[in-house]
Amino acid sequence: MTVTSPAPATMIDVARAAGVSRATVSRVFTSPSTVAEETRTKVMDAVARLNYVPNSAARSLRSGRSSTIALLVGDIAQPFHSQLAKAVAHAAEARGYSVLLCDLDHSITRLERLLDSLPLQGVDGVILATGDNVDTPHVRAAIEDAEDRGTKILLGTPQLAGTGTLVMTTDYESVAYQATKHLLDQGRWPVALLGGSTASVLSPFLKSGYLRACAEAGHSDVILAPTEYSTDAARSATQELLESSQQPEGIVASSVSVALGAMSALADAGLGAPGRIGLVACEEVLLADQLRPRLTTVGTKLDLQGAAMADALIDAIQGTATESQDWAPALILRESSAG
Amino acid sequence: MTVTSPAPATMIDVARAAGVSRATVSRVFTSPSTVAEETRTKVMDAVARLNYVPNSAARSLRSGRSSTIALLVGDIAQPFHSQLAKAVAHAAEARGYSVLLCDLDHSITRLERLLDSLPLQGVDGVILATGDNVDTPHVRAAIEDAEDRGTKILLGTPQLAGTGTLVMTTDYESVAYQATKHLLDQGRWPVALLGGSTASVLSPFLKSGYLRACAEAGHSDVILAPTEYSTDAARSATQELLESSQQPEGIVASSVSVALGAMSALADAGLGAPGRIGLVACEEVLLADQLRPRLTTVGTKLDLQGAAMADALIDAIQGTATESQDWAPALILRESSAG
DNA sequence: CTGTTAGCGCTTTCAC
DNA sequence: GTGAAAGCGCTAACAG
Repeated sequence: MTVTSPAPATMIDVARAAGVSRATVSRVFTSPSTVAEETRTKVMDAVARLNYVPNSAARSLRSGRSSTIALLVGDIAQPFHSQLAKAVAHAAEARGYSVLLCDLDHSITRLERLLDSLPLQGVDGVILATGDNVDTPHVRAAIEDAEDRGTKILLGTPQLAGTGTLVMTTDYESVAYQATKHLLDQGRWPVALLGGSTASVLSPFLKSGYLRACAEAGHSDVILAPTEYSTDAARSATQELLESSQQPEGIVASSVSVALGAMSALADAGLGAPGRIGLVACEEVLLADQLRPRLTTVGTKLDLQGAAMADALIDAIQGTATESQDWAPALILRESSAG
Repeated sequence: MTVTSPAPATMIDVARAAGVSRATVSRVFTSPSTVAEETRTKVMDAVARLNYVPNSAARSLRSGRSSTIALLVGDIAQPFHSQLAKAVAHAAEARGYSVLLCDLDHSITRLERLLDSLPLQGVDGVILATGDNVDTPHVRAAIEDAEDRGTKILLGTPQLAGTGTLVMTTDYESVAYQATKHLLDQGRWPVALLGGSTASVLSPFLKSGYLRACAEAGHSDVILAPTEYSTDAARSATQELLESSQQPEGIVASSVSVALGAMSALADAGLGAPGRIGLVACEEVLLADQLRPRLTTVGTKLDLQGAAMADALIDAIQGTATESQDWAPALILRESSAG
């Protein structure tokens, strides 16, 4: 049976128990190396005995830092974002930081609200990861404001850059170029670009990479099939493509959702098996390897990218510099584009 | 060009600008109704003018509450967990709470570390959502410890219950029962249960639901095909099933990952089209509707469940009571088990 | 290497 | 309905 839970031990309790001053206890936690081995042990013992754990609110208030970053994602329910979140969370944890999860749900209004509201002041840094176009005056102002307050901001897309923000973005032009070239190199033609809406800041890059690859191969009669980034829209668009006069031999899907739509349409048309029509998605997620046919992709390794983002942000916060592994986008060949 | 960023306004600045005391400013934020309309307006004006935003660290230190909860998930890269996280984040936000994301990555060690470390003291509550068996003495102790400190804990699975923890768990026995019965009602037999490992605390419930449905239908020659919860393992297991003497006419997949493996194997065997072998997954995620064939599932509406969890936890923290919508698991009929 | 001394910015009785 | 005062638990100079 539970009894009066003893009020959690504070630093003063530990100091008393260890026969030292509060300052020393504090040092044991903030810069252990400046404390004599012996003293440190005494303190650690007391800490363990009293089950002491430093109060983070007090610590933040005093130090002005919270060891917390906010991760704003376009849609955490999407595999791309959840895998990125995972990597960010792990990297942050490794450096002693916590991650506040904020889901934008593709809404600018939500972003504006979040940016204005509480989180920002209790957070040392922010990662903004969304492909949606969210460049509004309100957002820009909020970001500058946050930076004036000393909050570091890392942008995951080319938009909104300028101020003092850090930017770490994938080269989507190259992604689409690689994807398209891969199909062209197999001798496939026509190859269509599926997906791409004005709501996305990435679409123009994908389009231009696609066009560059086509141009290099000497093809001018390109097929652009813009659609929302939804599976259903992509399915319909693919159906139309298949029924049109220019039967494609290859499809570059802007995202995995879009690729799923294409796969459905292909399956419905009895073209599900790989070989006949090559399919590549411009995004690498775990799911790609769980489908049948397994989906060829061009994309970044999200665990590396997420870690790089977290590290870069934390470096900016701490004024440190960490090496990050290369996470440039690359082709991952699977069944959906098998020769 | 940016100049010396003025130190962020504090409550004292606002008080001065509005010609009131700090206490009044504080009240405007914590219990607006106790402040005269007129005074409140004056204060709000000053707040807007000075761009004031309360310092959360100071507030937490003084009040003892942080308006933050931690969400511990087995694997945020999994659609189930990321959809749940999304719902939790939204519901929490609606009630003025922030969500700290902690990914367990299926590791007990990580859980133990997280439970011990920093987060816990800066957090008003914790949601533990993992199907992995994480019942160790260390974990139990850490949970009790956290509760002694006043942190509310909500468990998403039957494990670890006991103490003062809240428990909000899905009835997986019923899930598997419904899934199995659905296939049996179509006259299919044999129906196999695919997936189920000892690492999961849910497996036994699924198994027992499956067995109950079989028993009710008078079948005793059940087919249990336990495998890890991985797509590859499920694919192999399904292949074996198809090659065995007891060719199944239906498969109950323990999870969507497992179902993906089954779908691959079926596709490879030329049985991809629905009709021949019915497939149902014991988990409802968005992905189910993006596949071909669309995947029939039995599961909870994750947005409702996540909201219910967040609300229940926050209710426990605040001593309030909120209505939550019903999120009992139900069959969602799609193509993969089409008659 | 360790102790002393000031607060960080806010909430919260308690009076008025 | 509003103000005055007293810290919450910790860190960061500054001495010694």
